Amino acid sequence: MLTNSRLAYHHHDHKRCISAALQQAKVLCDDSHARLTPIREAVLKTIWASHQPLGAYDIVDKMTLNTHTGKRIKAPTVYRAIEFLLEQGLIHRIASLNAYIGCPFPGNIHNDFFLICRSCGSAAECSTEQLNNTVAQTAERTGFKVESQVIEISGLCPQCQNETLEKETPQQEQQQ
Amino acid sequence: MLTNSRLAYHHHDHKRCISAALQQAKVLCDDSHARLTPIREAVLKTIWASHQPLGAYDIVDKMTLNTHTGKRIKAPTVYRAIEFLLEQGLIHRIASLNAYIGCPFPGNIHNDFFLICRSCGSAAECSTEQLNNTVAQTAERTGFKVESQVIEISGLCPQCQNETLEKETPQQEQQQ
DNA sequence: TGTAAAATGTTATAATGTACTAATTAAAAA
DNA sequence: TTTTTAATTAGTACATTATAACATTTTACA
Repeated sequence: MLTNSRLAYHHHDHKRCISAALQQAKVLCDDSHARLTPIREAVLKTIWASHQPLGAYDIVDKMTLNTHTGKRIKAPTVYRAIEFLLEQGLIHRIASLNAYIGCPFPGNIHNDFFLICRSCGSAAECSTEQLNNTVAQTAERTGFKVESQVIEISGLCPQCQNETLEKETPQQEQQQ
Repeated sequence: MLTNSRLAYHHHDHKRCISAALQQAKVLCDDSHARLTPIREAVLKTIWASHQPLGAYDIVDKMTLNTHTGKRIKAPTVYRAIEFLLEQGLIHRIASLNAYIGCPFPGNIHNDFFLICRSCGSAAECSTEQLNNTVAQTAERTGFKVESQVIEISGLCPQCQNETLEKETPQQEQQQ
């Protein structure tokens, strides 16, 4: 199974995620003669600031803060960058949250799904042949021809399950 | 597999869908001591007017037309009815479309998914143990605890596949 | 360098959804 | 039945998400 679930929910050196994402983005855009302009790169960076899907207006706000000039980056600019990044497969849209998240496997053709933790808000991307096959087979049984899929699972990530447990039985040590 | 895909995409006596849905709704609400008020019933009826997911403001418009008085039913009223119907499991929300559709199997506990035709706009609801199991198993492999799932498949329904075929090779008879 | 295409800036507005308060209606208690 | 309480609906305003339209700037490249 292709997934970033380990990273998504656990403490880690997130700078590496960001720099890896930017590096991959540059390579991919270079290959496809797509222009990763400063604004598009800044939006990608902002989205990759965490593993939590980010709303478009959250991106607007964070980017405005980051321009020391205080100059306001407007919604249409951000939406245009989002459109570009979606087209390039560098980010995904989480329909159930109206939010956007960085793709950890850009360039791979993958029908993906998301595991979204309702407690910490982090989302991991996964892709398995098995699930994709099951989806395709199930749809085919009704004669339906699949073109795209939105699969967004909500629940508790491993970390937050531990923390919930910890709260319920506080005398117990947290188990790694 | 539990599904209404036959009905959803094919010509049929849709009045029966509507009356069946209303009948089921009345029984279920009666059982659970929930009040299916005239407004809630009217919203449910409006949603069940087709097998295509309907936006909240489409519902507002259609309902305003239906009150011969021309009195405008306002968005909050419709949203409150939608909230009620969602709670009772009588309708579902399609996140990828910001739209609402009637549930053909209310009362059954089912993790469902939707097959949404991008051509005719109709959506069928399905539920299979196999897909639910695959989802649960796949999530569990990462330690994730599933609580709810949004699965919305987009593509071409059987009818629209035929019609596309027909257009491409118009000399050929349509095959049932 | 000049020119067309692409990208960004700017304003306004569409589309979806909710908070809050008042008025009304239904249900339960007296 | 009348009173009281709770649930529902009405109405206004507003929050959030997204896009249309047009002006300006930047980039690619002939």
